[in-house]
Amino acid sequence: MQETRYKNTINLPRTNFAMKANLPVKEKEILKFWDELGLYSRIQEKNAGGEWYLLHDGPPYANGDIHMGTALNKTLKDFVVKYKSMRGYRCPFVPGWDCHGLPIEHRLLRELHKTKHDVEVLDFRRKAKEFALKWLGVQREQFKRLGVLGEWDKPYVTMDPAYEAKEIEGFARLYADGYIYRGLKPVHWCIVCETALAEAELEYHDKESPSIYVRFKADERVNRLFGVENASIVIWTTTPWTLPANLAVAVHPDFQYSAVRVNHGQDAHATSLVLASETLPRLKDELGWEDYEVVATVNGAQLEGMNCDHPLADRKSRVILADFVTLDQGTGCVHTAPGHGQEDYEIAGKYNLEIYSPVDERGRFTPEVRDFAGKQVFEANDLIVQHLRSRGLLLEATKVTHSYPHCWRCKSPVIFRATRQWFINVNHNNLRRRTLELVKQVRWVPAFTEKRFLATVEGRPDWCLSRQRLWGVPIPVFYCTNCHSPFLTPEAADHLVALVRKHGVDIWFEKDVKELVPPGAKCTGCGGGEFEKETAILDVWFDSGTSHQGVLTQRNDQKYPAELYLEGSDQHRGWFQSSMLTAVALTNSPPFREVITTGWTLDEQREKESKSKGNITNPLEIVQKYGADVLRLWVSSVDYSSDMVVGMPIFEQMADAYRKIRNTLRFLLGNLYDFDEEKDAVAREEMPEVDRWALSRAQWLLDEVTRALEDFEFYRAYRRIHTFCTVDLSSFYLDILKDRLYTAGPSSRERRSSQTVFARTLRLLDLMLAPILSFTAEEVWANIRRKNDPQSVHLASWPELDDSARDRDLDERYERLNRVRSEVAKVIERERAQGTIGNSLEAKLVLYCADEELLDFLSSFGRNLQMLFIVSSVEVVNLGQKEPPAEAKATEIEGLFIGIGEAPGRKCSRCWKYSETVGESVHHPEMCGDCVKVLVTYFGEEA
RNA sequence: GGGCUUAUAGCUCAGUUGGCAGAGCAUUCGGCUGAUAACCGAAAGGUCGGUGGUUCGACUCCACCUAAGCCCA
Repeated sequence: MQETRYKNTINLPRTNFAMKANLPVKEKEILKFWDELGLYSRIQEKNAGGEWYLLHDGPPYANGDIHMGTALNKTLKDFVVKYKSMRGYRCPFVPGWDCHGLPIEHRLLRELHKTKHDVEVLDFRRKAKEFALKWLGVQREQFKRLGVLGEWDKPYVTMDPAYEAKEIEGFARLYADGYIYRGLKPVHWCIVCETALAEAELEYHDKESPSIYVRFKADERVNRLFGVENASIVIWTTTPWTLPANLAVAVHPDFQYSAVRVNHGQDAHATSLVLASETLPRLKDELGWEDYEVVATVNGAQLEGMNCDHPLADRKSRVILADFVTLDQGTGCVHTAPGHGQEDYEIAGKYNLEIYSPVDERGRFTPEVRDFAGKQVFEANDLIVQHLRSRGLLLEATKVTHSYPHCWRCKSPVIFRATRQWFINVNHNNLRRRTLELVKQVRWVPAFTEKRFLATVEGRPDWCLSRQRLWGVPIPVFYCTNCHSPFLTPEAADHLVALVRKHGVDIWFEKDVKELVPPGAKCTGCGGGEFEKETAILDVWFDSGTSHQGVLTQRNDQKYPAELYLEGSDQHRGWFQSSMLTAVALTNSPPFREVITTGWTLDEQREKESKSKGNITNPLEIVQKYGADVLRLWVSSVDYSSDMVVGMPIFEQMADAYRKIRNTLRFLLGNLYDFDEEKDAVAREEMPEVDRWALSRAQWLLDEVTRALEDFEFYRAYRRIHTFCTVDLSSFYLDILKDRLYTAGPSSRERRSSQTVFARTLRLLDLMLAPILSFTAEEVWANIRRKNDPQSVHLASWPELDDSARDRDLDERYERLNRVRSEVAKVIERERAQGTIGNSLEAKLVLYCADEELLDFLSSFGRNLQMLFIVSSVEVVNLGQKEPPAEAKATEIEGLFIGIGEAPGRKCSRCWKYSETVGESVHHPEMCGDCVKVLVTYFGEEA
């Protein structure tokens, strides 16, 4: 009967902050709130006078939905931007999109069932633009849904006229400064479609090819080196048709090479065959040698610069050194045709070999090729083999089935064929060396990525800028129709840039060349006045790689250089490098001060996500099911510097972690319903010790979280916050405080003190969580906002560290207490297992101390020990030299024995503690003395 | 095949200059029913990817191997 009356004197938590977050719905309301508030603009206004901290967005490709990688990337950027914004930095975030290029071109051609030859260029480009715009719009909404703040209404787009104009201007400056040249380079070429093919346009299928061993007669110097007569160098190839273009034979400088004399068969005694010594055991079987002898062995390096006779033509083939030579296949002597192979091409530069490719666009040998002119290369294979055999140069001819690139469209095998392409010379003006120097001025996170970036710059070939495609920015070069020399004077460039800025780059395709060159332009070579346009377009990496010019130097809300670039590890060869090279060439400075590299998302077997495996985790699905804050929490929880595992169980776990944090916030909030910090706050000096401890812990937390965010190590911040919520708050501080909050007088100093701690801790937590749990933090903010606070938590300032609240001694004191608490819990648990007690308040503890220091330590907590252990009675006993009583349990703590028994007295029906004072009050016979006092003081009851 | 990187409990992460493998979550069992689709406790869970070496002693240093990832070939 008294139950309900007493119940009314208990101060239970009250809040509208729901336990069940319902984020998928709630977040959309918050997005609307931000939109109506103009949150992004307000943040920019707030920080307009602040120091710059510019994060430059690497543009995702505008096709398809966002995926885990792009979601992770933008979320990490959002953490940085929100945190820096709270610290008062001026850090506008301008998202970008990469719009040109092959993937879109492919998709469209496939949809149209056409090839690049039979579409009308302008019409096709219009369609491509629409396609890119459509996906740009889709991705924009998806990124916004993640809670990413930015200049979404004015992103940078690589197909904007102003952007294209700056890109062309950049090309023209590089051209004028001599970085750009036109040269021959082998590319994948389809002889049916008559076009170059990009890597993405290839399909690999098994193909049967000839496998032949051919000997090249070596010169006298080789004979002398081995001390033999008639030495021949043996090569192996599966493309006999490339032999007419052979210019060299490559050997490895570190391998051993032997001259071998075979004593039987057609070659008996006729010649000494040179091949890598280690290949001999394998080759003697393949070539059927039974009786042979090794005549001499030399180092590969010694062969450099010697010559052989070309097996089909009247010229020499040089012996060169190359590290790419391997021993697992062939002879260790590699047939080299710079016009028909990637490695061959690369090594050709070093030895000044011609990029010789006597094959036309239909795959037929050109007239200069003796005996085979006009023959299609695959058909010529047999002919060439016969020829070699008749000249006695063929050692072996079989067939081999191997994986071989085919045209994705017509399914026919492709060839490597050298064509004229535009390049950036990475060694011009010491570009490579200057880049390597400037790389050192950049802070690379994690540190090892600097080494990696350096290696890619050191090893990279010249940058091939041209693509024979439709959807991109044209290479802005004209050719004189008379002397065919390229034409791009600074005046012509300025003229063109102005046109593009005004009309967009489509003007290149729309207008006649006469309207694109300045009036009266004359060829610098022959003085001719007639020109034609280059038809190739620029590599899309040149588009995005010049964003530091097209964006950073152009917009009022940007500046050069950026403080930070943050992308996946594939960008070491991609955007980081294209940006760095162009920036060094154009401005002699890095476009970024710091570069953060992230790993990739993998499935739960740590394997790459792929459509065919069906192991893809879709971020949009996570957002729909759990909410963006759960996705964001996951992003914060992982060490992004290495690869990250994703999968539904992981998000399930993140949802649990989210709920824990949310419930902690909710509990703090629920106990503040009758608290006004201005009127009710208790000064720290007047607080109970444990409250001061809690304030101290909160400051340590702030310190560590701040440092973690300064270092962009969000997972450290996440772990600290989560552990604080679970260990410091939920299982200790909040648990022991329940009694005080609920049963003390509503406006008593003890209760006000704990509420003061709650209010400060909640505010601190909310601000710290704002960059990560952006939505939930906003929801909390709406509940705790004071009169002078901004409308959004994202407009608030990062909390200042209050060093005076930190108390190392208190921290250690309670750490020690908690070790005792843990022992107490074990004792109680043992008792529980025997069924003697249920609720810990039913217990009375006796702490026997055999150690005086421990005795003093525990005694110093006085009556508070009951509260700290959540039991009804604690007695601290000096054991001295005596043995502990039989019922006392030994503990992990030296000198501490714990006895447990039933608490004396009866259970107070109000505070549930057992007390001998229950029954003393006439009016409240079921209540303890403490509760009676509260009722008398705060609720006007009689004693 | 080459360069770089990763590997500690089911999951996310700690582990200082070598010195008895840790935390949180999840799991199991239990308590509470005044944070209740919550809260508290206890227990169980590891040959530190593998092999070899240096050392009195190795998760830590060295070599090799395996698996995976990015980039290149």
